[in-house]
This record gives sequence, C-alpha cells and structure tokens, in this order.
Amino acid sequence: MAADETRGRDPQYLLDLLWRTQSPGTRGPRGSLSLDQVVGEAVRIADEEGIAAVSMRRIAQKLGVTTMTLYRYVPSKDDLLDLMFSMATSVPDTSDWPDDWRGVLRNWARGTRQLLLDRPWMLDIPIGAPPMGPNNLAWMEVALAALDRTALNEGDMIGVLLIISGFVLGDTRQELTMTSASARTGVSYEEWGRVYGRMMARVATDERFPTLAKVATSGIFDNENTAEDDFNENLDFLLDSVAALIRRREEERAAG
Amino acid sequence: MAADETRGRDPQYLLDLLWRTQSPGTRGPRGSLSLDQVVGEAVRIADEEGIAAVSMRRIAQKLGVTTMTLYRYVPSKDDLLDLMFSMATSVPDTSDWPDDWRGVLRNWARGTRQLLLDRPWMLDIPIGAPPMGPNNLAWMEVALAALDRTALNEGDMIGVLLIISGFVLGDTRQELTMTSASARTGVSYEEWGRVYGRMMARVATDERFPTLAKVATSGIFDNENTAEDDFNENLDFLLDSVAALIRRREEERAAG
DNA sequence: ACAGAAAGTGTACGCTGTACAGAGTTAGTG
DNA sequence: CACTAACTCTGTACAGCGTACACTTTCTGT
Repeated sequence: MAADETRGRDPQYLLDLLWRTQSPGTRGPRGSLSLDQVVGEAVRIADEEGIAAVSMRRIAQKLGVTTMTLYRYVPSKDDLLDLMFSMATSVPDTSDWPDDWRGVLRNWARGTRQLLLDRPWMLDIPIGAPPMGPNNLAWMEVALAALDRTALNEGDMIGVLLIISGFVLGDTRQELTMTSASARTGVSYEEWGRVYGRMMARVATDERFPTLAKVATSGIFDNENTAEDDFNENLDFLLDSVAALIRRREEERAAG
Repeated sequence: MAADETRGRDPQYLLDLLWRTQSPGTRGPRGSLSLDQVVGEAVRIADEEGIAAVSMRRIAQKLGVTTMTLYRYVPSKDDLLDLMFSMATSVPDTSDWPDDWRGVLRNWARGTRQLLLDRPWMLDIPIGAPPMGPNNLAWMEVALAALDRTALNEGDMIGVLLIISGFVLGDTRQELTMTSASARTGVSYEEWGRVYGRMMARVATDERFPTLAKVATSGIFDNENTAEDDFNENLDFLLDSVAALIRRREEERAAG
C-alpha cells in the first residue's frame, strides 16, 4: 500500500498500482484512503476545473487529509497524472458498432476522439509509457480483434494501430489547443480557415513563397469546416491506406 | 513597439509581431530592448536548461531589466511561447535533397523531426495557431512545391501536408516524452518493446484480451528498434498512401 | 506487553505569472 | 524654449506550486 522509496524507478511499479497487484503489507495502521479515492478525486477536479487546478494541496484538502498524506499512495505528482490518464479511460461501448474492420476502426477513432473531447485535460498529460491500464487494453483489444480478421500480420496490426491512434491524439490535440487559445488569438477553429487564407494572401506575396501564394488564392481555405469534418476526412484517408495494405497482403497470401 | 492593452485578442497582432509590421509609435523614450532580444534570450534558456527554466524573471534578469519590463515587448508568457516556437524554426536546408516529391517529403519529415529533437522544448509549447512565421512558411513552401508537381489538387496538397506534419509532431512527441519519462519509469525507448511484450504476456492472459495475448506472444515486441527505425517505417507507410492518392488523381485526369 | 512498521502531520524552501501604481524619460507641439 | 502627452521601466504584492525532512500517532504480530 505504501508508495515507498523505490520511487517508481521500476516499470513494474506503475503496473502494480494500475492492476492492484501489490502486497499490502499487514503491519501498522491501515491507510484511511485508497489509491482509487486519490486518483478519483484528482480526476473529478480535472473534469470540473481543468488540469491546472489539480494540485496536491487541493486533492488533499478535498479528501480531508494533509498534503503529504497523498505521498503514501502515489510516488509523485507525475505518477499520479499517469494514473489519472489510465483510469479516466472508460471501457469502449461497442454495442452498436458494425462488424467489418473499417467500421470498427472508424468507431474506434471517433470514440477515442470523443473521450478526449470529454476530458480535454488528458492531452495535457505527458504519456511516458504505452497503454497499460485495464480499460486501455480493452480499447486495444477491440481494434486488434477487428484487424485480426484481415490478412494483416501481427506487425502490420500494431503498426496500423500506432498510426491511427497517433493521428487521433494529434488531431484532437490540435483542435483543443486551437480552441483553448482562441481567447488569446481571437479566432475559433472554424474561423481559422478564412483567417489563415487571408493572412497567407497578405504575407506570401513574396517571391519566396510562390506555391503558398497559389494555394492561398485558390480559395481552398475559404471554408468553415468544423473540426469534426476535418477529422473524418483525414481519418478516411488513413483508412484507405489501411485498405490498400490489406489488399497487398491478400495478394501476397494468394501468390505465396 | 508597445505590447498594449489589446492583449493579442486580434489574430493580426501576433502576425505583426512575427513579421515586424508594427507602427513603432514615435513619442516617448525608445525601448532599450527589442522583441528579438527577448525571444532570443528565452530560446537560449530553453536550449540550455529546458522549457521549465524559462520564466519571466529569469529572462529579465539575463537581459538586465526588471521582470515587468518584458511586458512592454510581449503581451503574455503564452504569446512569448508562441513566438519562441516560430522563431526557433530554422530555414530548411534543401541543398542535398532529391527532386521527386517522395524524396522531398521524406527529407522534409526527417528534417522536421531533427529540428524537434534538437529543441525538445518546442513540443511542450501548445500551438494555438497554424504556422505563420517566415521560416515556418518556408518549410511549408518546400513541401507544397514538391506536391505541386504531381497530379494532386490544392485540397489534396494541404491534406497531405497536415497528415504528414501531424505524424511527425505526434511521433516525435511520443519519443521525447518516453525518453524524458525514463528517469521515472526506468525504461528507455528501445527497451519498451521487450518490456511491454513481457507485461502484456503477464497481464493479458485474461480471456478478455485474446487477440492482445496472441500478439504479445507472437514475439512481435521482441525487438530493440530505435525511435528512428519506427519513425522511418511509419513514414514510409504514409508516403505509400500519398503515392496511392497521386495515382488515383492521375487516373482521374487521364479519364476526365 | 512491546517492538517495529506504517500512516499521517507541520514546516520550510525557492519558485511561478502578472496586476497595479508610480517614477522617470523623451519627442513633438505651440 | 517650455510643456504635455506618450511611452518605458520599476517595486511591491498576491496567491499559489511540488516535495524533502523530521516528527508524532496508531496499529499488528510476536
């Protein structure tokens, strides 16, 4: 139960916290809290007031203990953030998903995006390790199971999953930072297309940027695409690529 | 010259700072500093000691002024960070790049990755706006110019650029956070493959994760791929997809 | 009964961004 | 040349932050 002085230098340590595989140790008084209470309270604060409001003092105060008590349950704030990320992931609801790999992957990507939009603070957490929590693995399993029914090999499957999840994280992060910066920049996500087009037209007249000028004046920026439109469009491009890879593997299998 | 009370609510404001399009205002004493000095010093500190060491007090102290003086040149620390990101981008050196679009894009991606590895702090800056600085535009121009020689239309070109740059940012961020977290997790990037494989094999025996278990025991994680290997592999996958899109547009052009 | 382990407390350090009020300096105007 | 408006720069203050360290208190197995 104690977050002792090994300080998480052992990769097993976080895994043990995550899967509750620790040997509690029987001597001495029982702790008055649990890891779930600590992380749960931290998540609640993040949901309500953003990640910036999550401080050790604040969590402790809400739980009715002093600040340093928390360090009996968690080795450091960074580890707490890791745990928040893992525990804030809900289990995927696949009840109305189609069966084909493409349908699954599309729903998977959209579901992940929605998860991040619901808890924007998750993207402010630096992810120091691959997904290891039970629910994170459940998400992985869903995607891998769908890909396993295709001609892809194990390496392909992991590669595809990395590309797709990297895209979802990156795209959603972009959307969220632009939106949260709009108080400062004065421009919302939808407005950026037009604003950017005008800026480029004004600034890229320079002979150094002929192609940029051409693109800017082509009117391609003249839209009010929502973030969701852009996301779906790029997702489809990636799924097309996966389809092409699957086709290639099918041909190889037929030939070999 | 003053960073007055409009406070950057105008998207034009940052652009003006970036391109030095401001009307200086002639009355009153000249400022003893310049925007370049402020941002330059901030970049120097970030290079030497990381983004966490970049504080308004520290910059001011190094420049021999008081903290609040900086706010005559920059509306807020967030804006300063935006400016650091833009100004830390060096102009691309394309002297030994090949001519074909694929070669250009590959060099473009690797060059961008290298830039981020050299200045890891750039990825800690939330990017609230699309690239607007002169050197950022130079990078865009190079990529767009290469794509302009293919059958892609303007929308395709922007889409491809977004996908590729999103991938580079995401992949490099992953690599850097894993590396910087390894003091805490005890695992380096190269070791994560094996460690993760072992963890999955231990944890995914559960009947909830059959595919995961299968993949984990397939030995696919049993490698010591460097981050660069993984990057190049995934980049090639994306470039294949771009090639497929180009082929489709060529066929459409031939048919229509 | 008591040793020893664990849980919980209180204090201290050296930081952070920026609001605000005021003092000092300069250039254009009459 | 004096003056005023514009502008730069300073000092203080506020309300926080993560966690090292030394400590008291509480409980369990022997």
